[in-house]
Amino acid sequence: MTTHATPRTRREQILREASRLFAERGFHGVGVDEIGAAVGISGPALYRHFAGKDAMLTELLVGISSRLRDGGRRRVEEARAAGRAPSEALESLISGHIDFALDDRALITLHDRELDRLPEADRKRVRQLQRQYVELWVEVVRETHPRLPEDQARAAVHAVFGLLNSTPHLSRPSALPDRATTAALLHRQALAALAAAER
Amino acid sequence: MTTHATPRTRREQILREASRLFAERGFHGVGVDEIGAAVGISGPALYRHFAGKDAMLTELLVGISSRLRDGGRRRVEEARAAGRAPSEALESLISGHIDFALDDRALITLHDRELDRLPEADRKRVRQLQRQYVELWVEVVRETHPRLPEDQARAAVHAVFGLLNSTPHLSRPSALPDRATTAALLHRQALAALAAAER
DNA sequence: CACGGCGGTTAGCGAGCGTTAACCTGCCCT
DNA sequence: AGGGCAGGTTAACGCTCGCTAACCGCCGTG
Repeated sequence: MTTHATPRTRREQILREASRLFAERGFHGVGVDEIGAAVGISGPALYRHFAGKDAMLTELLVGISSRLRDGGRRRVEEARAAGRAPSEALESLISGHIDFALDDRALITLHDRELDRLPEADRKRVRQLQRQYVELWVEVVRETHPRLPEDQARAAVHAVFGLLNSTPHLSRPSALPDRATTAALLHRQALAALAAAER
Repeated sequence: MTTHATPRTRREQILREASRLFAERGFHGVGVDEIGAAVGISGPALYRHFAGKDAMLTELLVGISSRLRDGGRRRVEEARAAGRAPSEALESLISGHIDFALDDRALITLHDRELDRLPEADRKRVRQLQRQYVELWVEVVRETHPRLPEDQARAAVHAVFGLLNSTPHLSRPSALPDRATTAALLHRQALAALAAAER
């Protein structure tokens, strides 16, 4: 199940193009006229759909952070409800994150590059969502690797996020193996990196 | 041996502060007046030392890319000259990169965030240096893990860079364990992630 | 059939930015 | 003693950018 279908409303279309452009050239590097042009309207027409440029970035970042957290919670919940081992919950978290990283590359890029271009209030909200997502991982990692101290678990999780988010940053993604191969590779690496943290 | 001593010339002082500010708020998010203020002079005085704002970013990115590549080459060279196993060359590469990531956090951040704010010519130069550094790693990884296909080796190396570069991106680095612990942790994780790539 | 609002248009404003100009001061060197 | 240059200063320019204003056509509805 892909997380984002092709846009049906003009709003979604704008968000889609804005995320692409922001990821390519940075929030400050893209003008509103450019975003408008990308959807076939021009400049100020965007203000019929959004309060301003900031509002677009806010909506994108809150959206992806929420989806990451909620998706993670759901996966852990499901694994627990089915009585499966914590290690399976962890693998599910990894798979879910990989799907995100490979299918919503632009959003992942924004997510860890443009956070501090947000107005204070929104930034706090996004950071809270991100923190909850991290803590969810830390919880599950500590269940599967009980000898790992909490601060190291958190650092290890951050490192694995860096690993999983590496491919969207590639300037020439065509150099990658096909999707399935890349996904499997990242999965193996993430799992091993977390296991190695404990030693 | 740290890579960058405390600045003695005004030029170095400016570069130091500029890198800090660029890393914190992004290249477009920092004004020249602000950079000037950070070193106690104001605005246009910077033009006595640099051709422009772009030139500062260029010098920072070319500098760090060169140092990464040259340091990597030196380490591999040394290991080979001493007749040590490829696995030791790999571990030396990992250690060197970790030193960079932990000691020059701001530069590492710029290095993979602000590359495309560079004028075309400089960007090409930096990308070439980065590519050479990556290929150096890929070479060594393929010696230590011969069954790993080249494209997957390259993807695995990129992923490990993401892992190693994760800590500089942390907004609150105080949450990390102490330096030695963090370095050891990252080293274990990177090594394991590369080994797991082969399977 | 009028009409209201949705979603566009172009013109233009005001702020902030990088950069240049013009000027000044102290130090080194002969 | 004097002159030049290194390294500052402030003023100002011009451009870009986000955003607002003013206007307009289409379409669904009472």
